[in-house]
Parts: sequence; C-alpha cells; structure tokens
Amino acid sequence: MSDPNLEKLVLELRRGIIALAVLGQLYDEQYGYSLIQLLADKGLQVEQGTLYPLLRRLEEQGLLQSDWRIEESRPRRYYVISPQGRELLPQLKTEWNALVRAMERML
Amino acid sequence: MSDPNLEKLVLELRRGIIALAVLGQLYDEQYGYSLIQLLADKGLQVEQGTLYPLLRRLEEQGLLQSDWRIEESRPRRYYVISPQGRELLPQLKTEWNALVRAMERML
DNA sequence: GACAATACTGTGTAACACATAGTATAATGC
DNA sequence: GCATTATACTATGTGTTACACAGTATTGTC
Repeated sequence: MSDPNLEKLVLELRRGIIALAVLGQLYDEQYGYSLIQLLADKGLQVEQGTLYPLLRRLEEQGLLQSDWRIEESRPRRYYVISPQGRELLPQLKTEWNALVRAMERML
Repeated sequence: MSDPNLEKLVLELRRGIIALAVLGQLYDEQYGYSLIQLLADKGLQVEQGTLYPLLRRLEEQGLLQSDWRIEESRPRRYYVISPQGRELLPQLKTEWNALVRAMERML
C-alpha cells in the first residue's frame, strides 16, 4: 500500500471509526497504552498522537470518565465509558450500521 | 438526533466514506447533481458543498475524469472513474471491508 | 548498565465536511 | 406570462481531527 492516494483515502476512512471503536471498547476500563494494544489486536492500528488527544476530547464531551492512578507500578490514567457515553453509543452504532448497509448497496 | 456530540461523531464517521461511495458509483458516468440524488437514494445524504469539491479533488488526484457538456438542456460536468481509479478502488474496498470486520469484532 | 518497552504530554500541519452565499438557467404551475 | 421551484455549479470560510514529530520519564530485561 504505497500509493499515496490510497493511503490518504484509507486515512479518511479510519478517521471517524476510531472514536466509535474506542467508545465500544471502554465498557471495561483501560488506560491509553493498553487500549492501543487492544485495538491493534482487533485489527485497528492507532497512533499515540491520535489516541491520547481523542481520549481527552471524548472525556471533555462527557462520553468518558477517567481517573489517574499512581498506586500501580506506573502512573496511569484509566478511562471508562460514562453514563452519557452509554446512552450515546447505541445510537452511534445504529448510524454506523446504516452507513455499512448503505455502502453494501453501493459497492 | 439532536445531540451535538452524536452529530459530530456521525459527521466524522461519514467523512471518509463519501469518497469511497463516490468512486463506487462512478463506473457509470454522472454529473454532480445527479450523483447527489443517486447517493441520497441509496441512503447517503451529501451536501453540494461537500460533493463538488470532492469531485474536483478526486479528479486532481487522477481517480476521476470529467468533461463539460453544453449540448444538453443544461451545461453539466460529467464525471467517470479513471483507469487509475479502477485500479485503486478494489484496494480501497478491501481496506473498507477490513475496517468493517474489525468493527464487528469490537461492537 | 545499556536497551527496549511502557506511558504519557505537547505542538504543528494538512485534509476535509459543511455552512453559507452566490450565479444562472430550465421547467412547472397558475 | 410570470412567479416559483428545481436544476447545476462556483466560491469562501470555519471547525474538527488524525497524524507527524518531539520530548519526558519510569520500568523491566538481558
């Protein structure tokens, strides 16, 4: 995949999906670094420079909650989906599924 | 869907998808306005202010070809996928399918 | 004790959807 | 025949965001 056009288009494809994936994975709490690995395991590579700001944005929007823990071997900020996030996620999934179905009709 | 958080996330979800949809629909030539209607029929609302610049970008990138026709009742710019676009589209579809499968594992 | 892995922060850039506005012609209804 | 709607495109500006790149600091591991 060295075609720069293809890379740009794939980049844009992944763009909005990352937020959906993150919200979907945070029913169980995770810290940034572990979430990157979890997403990678499931087939979605996300850069640190993408994920950390995204987590902060989603928390600002009230969709995530976090707490900073220093008792463990390393200090970590744990994130989990908030009540507001739990309310929003099913609606977002519905929109996602509608998009997937629309694309099935088109490709 | 009045939640501004949801709207913002859905906006980002749709973002990259539009280019894929456009490329997929242009095996048969279309002009901008007809393409907007075609996409809407298949469940994807795209604004004029989104589609027209997108068509120009995709042409600049060599993925589309166009010609301006004035013989018809109205002047129209017809777009069709280029050979380079035909080469790229299956790869983009593959990436899209991989993303869809990754999301299935996560939601 | 070097090196990789872990875990996070911060700044800058480019791309892009959409809002908004504008131009102009063709078809339709009354 | 005249207003209204549909058609078809152009142009500018804004806000959001993924990623590149750089940096900090701690904790295993060989």
